[in-house]
Amino acid sequence: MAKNKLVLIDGNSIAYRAFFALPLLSNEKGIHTNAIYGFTMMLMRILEEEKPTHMLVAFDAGKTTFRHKTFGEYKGGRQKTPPELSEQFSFLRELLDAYNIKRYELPEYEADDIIGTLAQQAAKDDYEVKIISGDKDLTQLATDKITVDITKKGITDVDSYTPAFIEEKYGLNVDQIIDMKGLMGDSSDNIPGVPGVGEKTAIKLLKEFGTIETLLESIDKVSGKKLKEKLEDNKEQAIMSKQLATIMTEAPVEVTVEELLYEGFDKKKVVDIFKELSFNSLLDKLGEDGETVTEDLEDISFEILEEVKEEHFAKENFFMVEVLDENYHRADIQGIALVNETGNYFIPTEVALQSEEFTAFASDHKRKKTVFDAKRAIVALKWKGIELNGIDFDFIIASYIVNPSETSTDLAEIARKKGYYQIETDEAVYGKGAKRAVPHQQKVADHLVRKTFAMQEMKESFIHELKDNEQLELFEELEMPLTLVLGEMEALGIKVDKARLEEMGTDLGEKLEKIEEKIFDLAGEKFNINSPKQLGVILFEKLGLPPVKKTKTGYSTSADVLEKLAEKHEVIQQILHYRQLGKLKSTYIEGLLKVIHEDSHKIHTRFNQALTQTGRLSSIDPNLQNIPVRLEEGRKIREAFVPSHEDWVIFAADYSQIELRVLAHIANDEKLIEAFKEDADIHTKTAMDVFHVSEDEVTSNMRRQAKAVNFGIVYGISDYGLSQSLGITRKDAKIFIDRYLESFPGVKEYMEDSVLDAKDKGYVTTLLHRRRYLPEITSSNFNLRSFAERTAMNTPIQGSAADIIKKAMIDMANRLEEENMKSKVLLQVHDELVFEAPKDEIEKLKKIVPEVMEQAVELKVPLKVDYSYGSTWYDAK
DNA sequence: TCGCGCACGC
DNA sequence: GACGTACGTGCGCGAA
Repeated sequence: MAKNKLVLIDGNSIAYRAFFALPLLSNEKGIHTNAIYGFTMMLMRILEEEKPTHMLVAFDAGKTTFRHKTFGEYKGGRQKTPPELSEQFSFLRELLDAYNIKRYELPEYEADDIIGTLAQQAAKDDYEVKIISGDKDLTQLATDKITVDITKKGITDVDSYTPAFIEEKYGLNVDQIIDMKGLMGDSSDNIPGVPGVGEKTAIKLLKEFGTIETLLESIDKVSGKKLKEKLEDNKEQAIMSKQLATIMTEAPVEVTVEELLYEGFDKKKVVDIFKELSFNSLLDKLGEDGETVTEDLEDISFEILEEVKEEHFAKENFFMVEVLDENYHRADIQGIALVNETGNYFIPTEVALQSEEFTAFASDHKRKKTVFDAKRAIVALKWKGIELNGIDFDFIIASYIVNPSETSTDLAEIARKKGYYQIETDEAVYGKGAKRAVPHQQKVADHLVRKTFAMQEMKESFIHELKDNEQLELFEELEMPLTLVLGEMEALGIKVDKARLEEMGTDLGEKLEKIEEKIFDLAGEKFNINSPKQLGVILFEKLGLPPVKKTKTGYSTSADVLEKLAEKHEVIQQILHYRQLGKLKSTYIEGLLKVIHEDSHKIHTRFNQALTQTGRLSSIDPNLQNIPVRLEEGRKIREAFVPSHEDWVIFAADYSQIELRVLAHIANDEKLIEAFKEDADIHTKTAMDVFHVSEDEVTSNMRRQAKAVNFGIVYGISDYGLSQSLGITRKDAKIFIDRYLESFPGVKEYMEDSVLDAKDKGYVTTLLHRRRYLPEITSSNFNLRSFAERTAMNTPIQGSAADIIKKAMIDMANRLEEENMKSKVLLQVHDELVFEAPKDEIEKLKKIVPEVMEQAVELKVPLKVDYSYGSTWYDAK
C-alpha cells in the first residue's frame, strides 16, 4: 500500500502571502478575491503535485496565545489586517469546505503549533509530511519525514526545507533554527532577540557554540567586545526569544491525523464558488481534468409528443423555442419544450406548427409562459405565422437586470451561477463555428427539456433577487413589456429603397476610383489606402510627414491625426475624403444591401435588450442606431429608408437634451432646473455661467466649448477626453470642468455623492432602479478607479434617460393601440423614436407623440420632444 | 478566426 | 503623478 502523505497548510500565512503578492482583484460585485485566488492556485498545485492522502489547513485562533503570557508584547506593533483581506477569510473557509479539506484552529495556540503537533504525530505513524507556509519559523520542524515548503516570491514558487537543505543553506542543523531565531529576533512577531545580532552573526556564533545556552555559559570565549557586551546585557531576552520562537509540538489538538483523510473535492460546490468569485481561468483548469461539471447529469424523463393536446397545458408554463441561428429572423426552429405541472414535453417543430391546439396555446394570453430569450421565441414563431402571447418572465432579462455585467447568454452558464448543474451549455450540445451541428432528436429533446426544467428550478431565486434589489417593478413593468414591443418592431422591419441604395453605391464607387487615382498620383505609387500600415509608411516615411501619434502597431492615421497634417500635404484631404466615402460604401451601402430580407424587402434589425452596462439598447445585423446623419453625404443614406406603404411617411421624434434634463432632476440643481423651465438654449446658458458673461456676450466659440463640456458631463468623459475634443491642454480642460461645477453647485454635489454612494454600496442606480456594479471604485489603480468614478457619475444620467425612453416606447405602443391607429414604431435610437405613419394620422401623431414621450415620467424639469416627418427618413429632419 | 485600427451614431 | 480614458457595431487588414 502506498504510503500516507499528510499536507499541513499554514492558512493565515499563505493567505497573507497571496494577498500581498497579487493585485487587489475583485469579482463583479466588488468582493476582493486576490488572497482567495492565490490560495486556490496554491491548493490546486498541491493537490496535483503532492497527491496527499491527508490534509489540513490550520488557522491562528485570535488575538492572544499562550506566548503572550511569556511576553506581553508578542506580535505587538503589528499592522492591522487590511479589511480587504479579512473579508476574504469567510470565502476561504467556504472554499476549503467545498474542497472537503479539514480546517482547524485552537484558542490560545497559533497555526504553527497545530501544524507542529500534527506533523510530529503523523511522522511517528510513518506518514510522509509536507508543511506549506510563508514563515521560515516552520523550518524548525524539518526531519527526514517532514519537509517544509516556504514560499519564495509569489505563492507557487517554494523552497523545500529538509535537514540537508538547512545544513547546506545555513551550515546549521535543524535544532539550531530556534537558537538562530532567538539570537536574531523577529521584527514581524516583535520577538526582540539580541540587538545588533543578525543572521550572519547568529550563524557564526551557533557554529562555534551550538546552542544559545552553551553560548551564554561560555560567553567569555566570544570574540569582539561589543558583541560580548550585547550578549551579556540581553541574556534573558535571548532565552525568552528562543522560547517564543519554539513551536509547541504538544498542543492540545483535538483532531487525530486519521481524521484528516482527504477524499477529493466536491466539484459542484467548488465550481459554484469559482463562479461566484469570477475565477474563470481556474474554472477552465477544473475542466481540463476531464471531469466537466456536466458529466454527472441525472436522467430526466419527458415525453416526445406526436400530438399536442389540451391536457398538456397548464396555467403556469415553462416554455422554450429552440432557434439555433444567431439571427432569428426567418430561422429554423429546432424544437419546442414545455414543462409544467402536467409533465415534461418535447414538441417536434413540425408537430407544433401544424397543431391547432399548440397555436391556440401559444397565442393564449392567459396561459402564462416563462421563457429564455422571449424576443427570439416571439419573432421566430411570428415568421412561421404563430402568435406567442402570455410571456411574463424572461430569464435573459432577469439575469441582466440583477446584474448587467453578467454577460452569459447561455442558460447553462446562468444556471451554474445559481448552483444548478443539470444542464449542458448549447456549445457543448451543438458545437461552435464550423463544427456547429444539430444532433439527433432525442439529444435535442433532452437538452431542451433540461433547459426548460432548469427555469422552473431557478425562477423563485431570480424573483427573490429582483425583490431584494427592489427591481421587480423594473423587470415586470418596464423590461418585460418592452421585450414585446421590440419584438414587434423587429418583426415589422423597415422598408428600404434597394434601387436607391444601389444607385448611391455606383455613384460612390465612381467617386472612390477618382479619389484613389489622385491619391496614388500624389503619393507617387499604388498602395492599399485601407491599410493603416501601408498608409503609415507612405505618409510618414515616403512623404516625410511628422508622425503625430503612435498606436501599438505603428503610426496612427486616425482622422484627428490626419486633420493636423492637412496643411502639410494635399494628399491628406483626399485620404480623409476617401475614408469617408469608403465607410459609406462598405458599411452602409453594401452592408445594408446584404441584409435586405428576400421576402419582405425590408431590413429587420435585432435590438439587444440585455447587453449595455447603462441600460441602453443596442442594435445589430444591421446596426440601425448609427446610420449617418452628421455629414450631408452620409445623411443621404437615410433617403433609402422609406415607409412600407404608399402615401405613408416617416415620422421621427427625439427628446431634446434628455440627459441634461435628467441631470438637472437627479442633481436637483436650481440653476439647471431654472434653465430648463425657461426652455433656454442650454449650451448658451452654460457658457454664460461658466464664462460669467451675459447672453449677448456669448461668442460662438464660448458656446462650442460649453457644448463640449455638457457633452463631457453627459458621457462621463475625463479631462483628457474633453481636452481631445476641444483641442486644448488637459489642464485647461480641467479648469473648464471645475468652473462648470462651480457654476452648478447642485451638479457638483451630485457628482461627489454619486461616487461616495458607489464606494459605500458597490453600485449605482437609475431612476427606475436599474443597477450597475462598480467594483473597481475601490481599486488602488488610478486608472481603474477614475474610470469607475466617472462611471458612477455618468451611469445614473445615461441609464435614467434610457429608462425614460423605454417607458415612452411602452406607453406609445399602448396608446397607438388604444387609438386604433395604423402608425407603428420602427426604430429607437437612444433618444429618438422613428415611426411610419399613414398621412391621415400625421396630425394625430403630432399631438400624441410629444404628449406620450414628454409624460413618460415626471421630473422636476419638463421633458421636451421635437418631431418632423417626410417621405423618407432623410426628409424627417 | 481573431485582434486591431478606424469610423459611424448617441 | 500615475497612463488611457462615455456606450455601442461593423468594416477591412493582416497575422495566426
